[in-house]
Amino acid sequence: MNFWLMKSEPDEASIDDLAAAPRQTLPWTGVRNYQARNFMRDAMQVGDRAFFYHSGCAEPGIAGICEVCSEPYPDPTQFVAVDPYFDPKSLPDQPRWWLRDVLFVAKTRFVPLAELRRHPELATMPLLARGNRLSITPVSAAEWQFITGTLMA
DNA sequence: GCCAACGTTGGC
DNA sequence: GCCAACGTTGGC
Repeated sequence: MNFWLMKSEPDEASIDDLAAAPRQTLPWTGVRNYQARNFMRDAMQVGDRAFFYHSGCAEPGIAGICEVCSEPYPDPTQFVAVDPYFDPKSLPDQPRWWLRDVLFVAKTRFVPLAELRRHPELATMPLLARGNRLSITPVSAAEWQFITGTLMA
């Protein structure tokens, strides 16, 4: 079992949108970075838990918890010509971009990015690394325990 | 809106 | 394979 942090712009998909979705699941569309894709396609396992992180908004931070609930499959938006995530170089029989569905687990106390930065226990999180832009990053068991057990308690 | 940091593209 | 130019991310 691994832990992850997944960024989403709340304007596109927030933790409340996930909670309100049919069966409380959403496909994690729109990842167009190979490293993030590899995490999602190859390293994730069904049952893994992830922090649902709000980015690109007035107050970025962790808003809740979700669970990986599907095997990887091709991101359908890459083939839709009018979709903002359309990728003309991706071929239907050789898809570039893969995703998984995530299931709502909980809306937690909101933990702002600025608060995460204050704790030495979290200093090595990839999320906090200088210049980090990856939308999906691994979280260690110790970091997961600290955030859920101490910061969210 | 600004800008630093980064990934990707494409000419050579 | 190099690297400059460009586009994007994302915090502030």
